[in-house]
Amino acid sequence: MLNKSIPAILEEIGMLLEIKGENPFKSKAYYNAAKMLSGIENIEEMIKAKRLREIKGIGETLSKNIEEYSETGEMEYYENLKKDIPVTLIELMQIPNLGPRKIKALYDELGITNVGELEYACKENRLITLFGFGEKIQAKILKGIEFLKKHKGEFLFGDVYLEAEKIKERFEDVVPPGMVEVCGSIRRRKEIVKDIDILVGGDDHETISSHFTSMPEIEEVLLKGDTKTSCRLRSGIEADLRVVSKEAFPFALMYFTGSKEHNIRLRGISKKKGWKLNEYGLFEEDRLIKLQSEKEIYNALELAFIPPELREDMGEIEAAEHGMIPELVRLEDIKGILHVHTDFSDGIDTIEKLADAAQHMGLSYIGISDHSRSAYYARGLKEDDVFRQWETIDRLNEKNRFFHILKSIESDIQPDGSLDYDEDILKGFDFIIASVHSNFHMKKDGMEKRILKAMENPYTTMLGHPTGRLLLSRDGYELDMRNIIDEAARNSVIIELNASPYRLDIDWRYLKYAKEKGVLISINPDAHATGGLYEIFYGIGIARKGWQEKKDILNTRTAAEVMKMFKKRK
DNA sequence: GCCGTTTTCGGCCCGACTGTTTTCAGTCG
Repeated sequence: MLNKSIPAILEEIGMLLEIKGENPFKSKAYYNAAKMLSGIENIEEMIKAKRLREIKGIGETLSKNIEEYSETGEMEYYENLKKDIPVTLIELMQIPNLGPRKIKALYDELGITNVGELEYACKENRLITLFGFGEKIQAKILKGIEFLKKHKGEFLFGDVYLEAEKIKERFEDVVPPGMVEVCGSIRRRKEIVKDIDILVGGDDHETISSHFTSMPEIEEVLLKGDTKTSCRLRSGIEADLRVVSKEAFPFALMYFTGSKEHNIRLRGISKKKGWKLNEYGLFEEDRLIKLQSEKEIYNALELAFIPPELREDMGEIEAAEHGMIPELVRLEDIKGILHVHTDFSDGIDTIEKLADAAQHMGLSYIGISDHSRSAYYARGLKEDDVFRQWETIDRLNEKNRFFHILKSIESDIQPDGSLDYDEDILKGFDFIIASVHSNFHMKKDGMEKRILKAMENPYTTMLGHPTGRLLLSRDGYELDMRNIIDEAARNSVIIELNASPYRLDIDWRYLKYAKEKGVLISINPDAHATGGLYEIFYGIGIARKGWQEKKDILNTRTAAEVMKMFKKRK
């Protein structure tokens, strides 16, 4: 549990210090420590071995505080801080245009401690009398609160990607080729995004930003300056446009792609070389070092090019220094698709239609994995249905020698960890995906045992959506993913990267570890209709984010190779 | 609060926009 609670507490301390008005670098030190520790799974071992200080960014005070918390369950410094400032003020930090200084003023002057009180104070018109506040800020805050209530400010990548691309397309009609790009977290393929960042290169700023604000997607213009324009789209998300000169475009592209942490590291490297890096260029004194592309900028900093998906300051800079950036998997590498539902269970389309669609996409095989018998809510297949489905598949495979349909099932993992059918049925499948679909709320130990047991089953080829999470609506079951990955390595079980934009599960943050352990990943659309097959695209983005190469992904292999692997396992 | 093949003290990334000011602080990315 410490691996979750410690970063959370350090993060809270960082925010409380900001609100309190302490040295900003002090709060930054806490944020940084929280980030470093959230990337470390075995925090408890590190604490016990007194090895915390080996982590960059953790010094004497932080290690002492963390050890104290680990031993006593409390951190005196944190408890005292909470006596000074109500911890509920932290929730105000989520409101747009409201930062630590204004929150402090609201607390000191009006005694406001939480969102509810703030909303009330706005409606009572009490903010406008405060120094540094006015009517416009009060209105903005009120609007921000309403927005936060509705969306929590977060959107699924899959819900906004196409909209962002649409806006990009509308610019392509009016700017030279290559002078418009979607940047930010969308370009980095984050599973959840907060806004859409569009970058345009050109000289006529006014025309470009007017073109933007008159697009049909725009509901409201939030701010409009010479180089920066922000709008709220009809879908609720905010879209920011930045306009820079053509010469500055590659620098701005890098800058607006982020992440913030990645950029800070790059600027630090520039500074060490005596240069200055910003969105307009790389400068020696005031002289621009002319560079034409992101690749040239990285190279100038003596780094290998870093693909956008990796730019999270999670080891990519060190890898680029040593020329160790992997050749990431691409959509074109995918040769077949596994985990598809048909009208035998809760899917919409027939096997034949799905196979045709997959072949049309240029793929050479498809794995049919309907729900198993105990998934009654999803019309899971009874034994007779399984036989009937096998006959259909055999017949279709006879008919089309250029495309292969694999027999599979998404077997429920029972609460006791067993699979859903008897052995004589199980052995008839080409491969088996084992997934949890019931009793989500088992305790961590029980759930882990349940899944580990299913993974020990010799018929389990693959673990489906390992945490069961639904992004922005349901947390995954409590698991130590490293244990699951270790078990997968021991038993040669493949782990699914469920490509549904609602799931994207296994989380990309664990993929690097899986790769280190030699665990194979299968990018599966979990499609319930032909249209769903294309969701493999979202899985590719996440796989790339998790440093996956072609060889790390099962379904970059041919049908024959995959079949051979499945047979060998049996 | 952390860190150091320039430093154990003095740094810690950098710029745009807004609103409230009367020259700039606060927020954001």
